[in-house]
Amino acid sequence: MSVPEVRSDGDVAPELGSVAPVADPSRAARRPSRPTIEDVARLAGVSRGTVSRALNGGRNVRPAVLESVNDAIAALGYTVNQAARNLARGRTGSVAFVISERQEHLFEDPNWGVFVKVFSRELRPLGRHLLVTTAQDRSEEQLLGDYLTAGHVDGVLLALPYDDEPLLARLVASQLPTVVLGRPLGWEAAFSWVMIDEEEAAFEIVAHLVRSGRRRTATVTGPLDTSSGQGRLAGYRRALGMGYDPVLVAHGDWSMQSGRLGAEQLLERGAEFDALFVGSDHMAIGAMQALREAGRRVPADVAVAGFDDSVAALMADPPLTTVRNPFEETAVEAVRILDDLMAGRGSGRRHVVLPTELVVRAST
Amino acid sequence: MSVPEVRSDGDVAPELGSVAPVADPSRAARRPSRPTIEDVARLAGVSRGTVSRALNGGRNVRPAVLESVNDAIAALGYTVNQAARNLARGRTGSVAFVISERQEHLFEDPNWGVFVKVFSRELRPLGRHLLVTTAQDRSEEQLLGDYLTAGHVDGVLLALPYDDEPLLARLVASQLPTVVLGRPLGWEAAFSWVMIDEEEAAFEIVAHLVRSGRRRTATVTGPLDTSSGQGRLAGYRRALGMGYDPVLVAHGDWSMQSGRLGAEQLLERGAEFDALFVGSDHMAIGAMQALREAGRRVPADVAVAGFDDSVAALMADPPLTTVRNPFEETAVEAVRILDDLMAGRGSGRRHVVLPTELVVRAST
DNA sequence: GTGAAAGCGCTAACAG
DNA sequence: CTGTTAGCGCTTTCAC
Repeated sequence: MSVPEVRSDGDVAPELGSVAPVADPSRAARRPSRPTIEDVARLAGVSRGTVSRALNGGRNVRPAVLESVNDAIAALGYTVNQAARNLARGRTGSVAFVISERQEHLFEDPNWGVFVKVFSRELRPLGRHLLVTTAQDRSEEQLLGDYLTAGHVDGVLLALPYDDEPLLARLVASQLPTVVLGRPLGWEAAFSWVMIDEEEAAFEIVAHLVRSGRRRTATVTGPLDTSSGQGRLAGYRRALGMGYDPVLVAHGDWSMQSGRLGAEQLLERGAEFDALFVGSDHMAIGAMQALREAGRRVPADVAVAGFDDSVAALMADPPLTTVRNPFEETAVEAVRILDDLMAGRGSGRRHVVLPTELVVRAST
Repeated sequence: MSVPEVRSDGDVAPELGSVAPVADPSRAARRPSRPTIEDVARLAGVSRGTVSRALNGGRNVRPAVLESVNDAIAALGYTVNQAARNLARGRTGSVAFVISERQEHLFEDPNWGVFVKVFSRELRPLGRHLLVTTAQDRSEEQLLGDYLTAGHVDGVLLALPYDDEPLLARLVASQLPTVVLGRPLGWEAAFSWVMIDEEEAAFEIVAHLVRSGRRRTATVTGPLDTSSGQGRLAGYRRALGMGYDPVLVAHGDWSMQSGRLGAEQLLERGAEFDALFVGSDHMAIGAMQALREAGRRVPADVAVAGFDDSVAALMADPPLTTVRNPFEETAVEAVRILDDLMAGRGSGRRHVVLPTELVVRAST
């Protein structure tokens, strides 16, 4: 195949007419200085203040003046300097979506995409922009904490797949408006959050397995340092009651791979089961692969149920029975709360529990 | 299941001792004003300049003084105001990763996670932070352009699954340091970029199919308004030479779902084939599902090959034969180039073509 | 409606 | 090593 090929084309002229002069070589790091509001004012023959007003909705500016200002802006290719605006306004217009998922599996779960999509959509009419930030280990988390508390953003939407004490502590100390997606274990009173009743939802789906005649239901849980992982396991236990047997329990970390490993473990330890409740659709797909490789048919030999009703559930073969996790509603609600928080509306933390729904498909 | 439940807990005291006073209710939107460098200076009994130096590496500050400044910082819970720092420094320390993928499939492809991971890792020692930004439609793209050119970031890493003229034009006009991942069709000379030889790689894998005895190889391409989609189709054509037959060609949009649809189309139109080259691993998984549902065995009846060697390739059943797309190397190289650009080092645009590698697995 | 002027909080010369 | 002093570019009273 092709050999690595590196070349430099020298100073090719940009294809668009670029107004700005070549940067002063002595301080090449600095962009050729952009036009400022002052330049616009001069060209339009008005004052700085007027340009600023024109920039911000044009209230109290005569239409004719507004137009000449806009002309000057276009002529100069002016864009506001955000740093200056932020400093003057005391806010940034940005909101961070914090994903503190671990290294190996970042973004593997397609649900993140849903959140990003809905957040962007909901934030836009509010005049705010979404930034996605990640912390893949402790040191990045430290950096991320610095970033957030340094005033880069006006608010935080926090996805918390794992417990994350230090970040939570910094967030409450900084008084940055924050909404947690899911239950912040041990910090319930300190934050606003939007969650589902994980325990009840898991109970329902395992009950469905039992009702449909399965005798022994195993499970691959999510990580137990997560409220979701814990809650779903609790629901499983409650549904099985006296029938609960530790030999039927394996643990995963939400990744597809870990779902596969969990199912393999169950098989290897000789656990007998005709149903399997997996803590997430994503893990369930991995688990189904392991079952298939071991010669178990789904659902004939083993019924498999997932959790989340993510896009993955439909792509599974056979399609997964699962619990609908209302991601979209969660995201919408979270933005609404965050907006109130940032605006100083309402008082105190807000807590929302959204309903879930059993979705029965061919895998059970 | 649980009924939606919304409650407000009133003003619960934060769990951490919070120093800041309650915000002035008349302008509740404003955070309780944070301590400034001035406050720190006063408490530490030094000047603002000294505090600033202490903040920025502590060069030219006596250890004793440095310590007392740090004490004051801790006592006050001071954190720098980024807006002020950015304004004074003329830079932000942030780099944007721009993903201009379309609505429905955002993040569905796990490869994005790889890029985010490697970018973060590579940027950190450079003292820069990664922001992930998305544009899911034209209007968001407009907003994103505003965001980027407003000086929120010092540089841009641009993933360009689709052609995106307006954004590209604004980027070159703004002279923002930018590195494109993949080939920016029609803008090759205006940007620095890191890519692979898509055409050659596709040629190799289709050649492999042919060499292994397959008589008729069909394809599901990526979107043809993409350099990758085009290039991979071109490689397919070249490998088939005179054997190229339009009836064997269907089109997808990189999504798993579209891979499934593409294969279904081929089947429905009665195309006969014993091999299928799919434009990405992700689509290939969808295509394999369609084949299986139609009763075709993989690889017995149809050999299936993907492209990218993404994590999905190994999770497929059977594991996919594919082409290794050097995502990690691409990301590392892109950051290296961007860093040079932002620092004003080197001259002109930089172009890198990375090698690929055929990966043969059980699907062919 | 519009101009003038006072900051927003920090960095980076520049003296000493 | 440290204090002083200009700004960085924009918003926002406050007069007019």
